[in-house]
Amino acid sequence: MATHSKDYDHSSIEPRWQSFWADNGAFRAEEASPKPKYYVLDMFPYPSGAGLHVGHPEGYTATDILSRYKRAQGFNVLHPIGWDAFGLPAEQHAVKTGTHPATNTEANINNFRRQIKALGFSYDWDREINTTDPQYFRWTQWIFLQLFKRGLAYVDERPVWWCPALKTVLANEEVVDGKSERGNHPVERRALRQWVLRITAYAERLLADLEGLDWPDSTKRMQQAWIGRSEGAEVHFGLEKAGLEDLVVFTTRPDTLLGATFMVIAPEHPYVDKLTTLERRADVEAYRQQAAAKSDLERTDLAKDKSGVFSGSFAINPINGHRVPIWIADYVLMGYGTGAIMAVPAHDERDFKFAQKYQIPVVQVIEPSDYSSNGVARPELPYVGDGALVHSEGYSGLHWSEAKKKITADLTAQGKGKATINYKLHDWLFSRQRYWGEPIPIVWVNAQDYASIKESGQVELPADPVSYEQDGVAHFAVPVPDDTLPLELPEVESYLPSDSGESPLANSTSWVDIWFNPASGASILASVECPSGEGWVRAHRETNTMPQWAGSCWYFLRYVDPANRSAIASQETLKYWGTPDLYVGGAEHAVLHLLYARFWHKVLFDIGVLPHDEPFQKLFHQGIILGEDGEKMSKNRGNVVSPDTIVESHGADTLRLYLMFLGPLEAMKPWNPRGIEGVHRFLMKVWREFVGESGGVSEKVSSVSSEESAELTKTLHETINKVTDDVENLRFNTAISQMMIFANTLQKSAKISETSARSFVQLLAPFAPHISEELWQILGGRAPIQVHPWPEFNPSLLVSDTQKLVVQINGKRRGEIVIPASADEVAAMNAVKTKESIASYLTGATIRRVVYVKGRILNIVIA
RNA sequence: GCCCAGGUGGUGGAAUUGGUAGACACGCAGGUCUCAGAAGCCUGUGCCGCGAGGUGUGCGGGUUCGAGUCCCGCCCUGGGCACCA
Repeated sequence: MATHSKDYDHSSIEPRWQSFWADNGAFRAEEASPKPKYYVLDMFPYPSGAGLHVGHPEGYTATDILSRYKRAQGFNVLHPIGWDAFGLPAEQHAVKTGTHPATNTEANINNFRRQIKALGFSYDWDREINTTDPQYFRWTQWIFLQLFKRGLAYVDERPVWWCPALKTVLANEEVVDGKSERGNHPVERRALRQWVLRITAYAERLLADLEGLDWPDSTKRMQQAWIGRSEGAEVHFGLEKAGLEDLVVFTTRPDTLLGATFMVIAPEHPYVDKLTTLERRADVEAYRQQAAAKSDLERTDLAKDKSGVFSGSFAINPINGHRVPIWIADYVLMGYGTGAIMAVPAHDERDFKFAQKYQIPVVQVIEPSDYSSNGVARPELPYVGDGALVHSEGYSGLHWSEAKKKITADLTAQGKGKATINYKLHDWLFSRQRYWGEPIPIVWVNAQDYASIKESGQVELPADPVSYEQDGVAHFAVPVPDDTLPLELPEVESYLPSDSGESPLANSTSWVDIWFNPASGASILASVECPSGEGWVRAHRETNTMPQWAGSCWYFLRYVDPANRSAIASQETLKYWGTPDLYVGGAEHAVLHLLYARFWHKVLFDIGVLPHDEPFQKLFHQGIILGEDGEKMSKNRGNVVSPDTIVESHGADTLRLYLMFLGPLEAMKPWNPRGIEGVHRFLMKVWREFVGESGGVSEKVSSVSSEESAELTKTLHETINKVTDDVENLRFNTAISQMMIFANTLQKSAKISETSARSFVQLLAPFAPHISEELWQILGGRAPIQVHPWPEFNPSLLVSDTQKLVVQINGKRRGEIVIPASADEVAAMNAVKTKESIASYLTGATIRRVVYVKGRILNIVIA
């Protein structure tokens, strides 16, 4: 027999329902609605030329299931999508082909959109956004200007990764092991003028506010570690050499101050020259050159072998006045703390190694508290454990935590130090020397013009001017007026950066060099005569662009009110939709994207633009789908699976179901092409059960509900219960297992009531929406299925009047009995005694103990 | 080196959080239907053993009537950080 039903044909069903949803605006989020809202967000994709691979729809399927489920639960659901479309690959494609990156980006987006639509995700396409759309990046630029005006953006000469082969600057994350991530070219450090955002001003709040977030612990920990708060003290060491300010160090262990036998400053420390004595000069210079030649990679590679050189100078310990030699060594980093440390070799691993190598004295100042009384073996140095102070005049005997407070207080009283907090977090390097990014809406003017602009009071400027100097000339930053945004990218002839490392925009002199009116924002070519009228100044535009992170820092806010022309979103929509109730995306963004977005969000909250100060209350990371070979999917390995192939062969519903059936959402799991058959068979089975030969309802479906077996009814209610619970907790794999159990039970049943059939199809709908709409319609329901209330389970159907009890003898399973649900231990024991197969184990034995757990186990302990 | 997650059949995974280990699915074997095959359906399938039975959740200990689950010590895999003073 071929089959008794019209075949399940995904290729006709799926496009039909996709058109139906689109034509009926089925997934449009309602503007004003009395319903409770639910906002489910995916991390929007970068539309690469390679198109989607099956990893993308894993997270998207999860959020789609939740969206459809929440709609059936009566929520007004916002489920949007968009494109994070600025970025390096499009730019490199442009360099190679000479075509505008926008052209290529648009083609990629069209391909991504087609692929995503083919999977039947219930996005509200009316709210689609694109970070490269001027109407979008106008607000990215606007946010930047708010940061600028509040002193949170500044320029600084910064060492950056420069790749000579690619002729471009690379971000840290684009450099792997000293090579460019793309192309594997060597990179080098170059100091270039950069825009930097003062994220460190928010370090404390970014850290403290993590606490209230419903995020994976590992992600919170990663952000904590990244922010890297440590409490300690700043200590001022006087210098023997006249005419120098104190040498300031940061330490987390001020209690060990009297054990400091030397100081170390980083090779880049500004005091290196000043502290180097004449006779040490040659050695120091040689060492400094050697350190400078090391790449960061080498410097960490050689982490174990410490090296350094004596400066010839001494500092004075502020507490006991001892002379302390000052060394220069690259194990001290200029980028952390003050770039100088007090070295306590007795109680620090690194200082100890260094002291050993250069035969510097080691003075122990902490001793385990019970050392002297108990005569425990003298601790090996370096000793970093708990204890009390020794050899510390005035502080000996104090517990180190007490000494820490006391020494810090004494230093403070003398003006020689104070308690401080240090962060590993650095300010955010925000500029890129690239074409395909948001132009930074700043122009540069000279000092006199800046002064007059400031005096005019017509332009909002930061309290401290942002400026830089080049060839002896100072340039001052002036914002482009908000209402002239967006500042669009000029057309350029070449997308290659200049050899000096400047952005390709620098080559567009007609765009860069201008007469500028700061109040109106008007500008014209500098090559023509200065226009008449008030306020015109000679200016040149900033040529750096923003990094890809910029557009993704706030995109979730735009979805709420995507067409708003006067604000990033209206206050009403921001209040109604709030922030996403669930945010799903890869763990690779655990730190940077999520930290940057939190930073911007807090700034926008502070200036009254947003009613909430954290963007993502609940976060979930989907795992990675590996190739068949267990390796990460990549073009090079040839193990990439395209969703297109699966949609064609098995359909979107099957792909969605399989992605969810593979394992827990958060797990890393390999793709197995054979496994997909299992879920496909499941869908065909469901189809066969409900659809008859003619394509109408199968004869098995009965309008007489009493024809349905009690067992099937019970299984249905177990399934409603489990699927509901699992969807709420994003455990889709077990939800699908349960639906398979139902289908298997159904297959063995003679009849199913129409209402039960409908309920089951409703459960399946979020997972496999196309087949479910089709079945729903065949069963007489009106599309779309999601507007019909989610089935509720009847708990009374799940209680049984008997219980199955596993019987163990001495912890070993020996059989099971079925007894009334209300049975107590005595009744259970009686039942066991009448069951020969179990009772035989008890003959002649003494019962020592009986453990009875109702409905679970009866364990009889015998001697 | 430090921090985190994880290790369960031939495979992906499940296990009510201390109570029948292996749900569901893949694969495999046998059967049914068929001229034949595909699909479907039925049965079996952790390992050892003909069997009774034994044994089994990375390894070694421990707690408990009872441990995949809790504790101690290792090993391995994946992720993050890495001279952070």
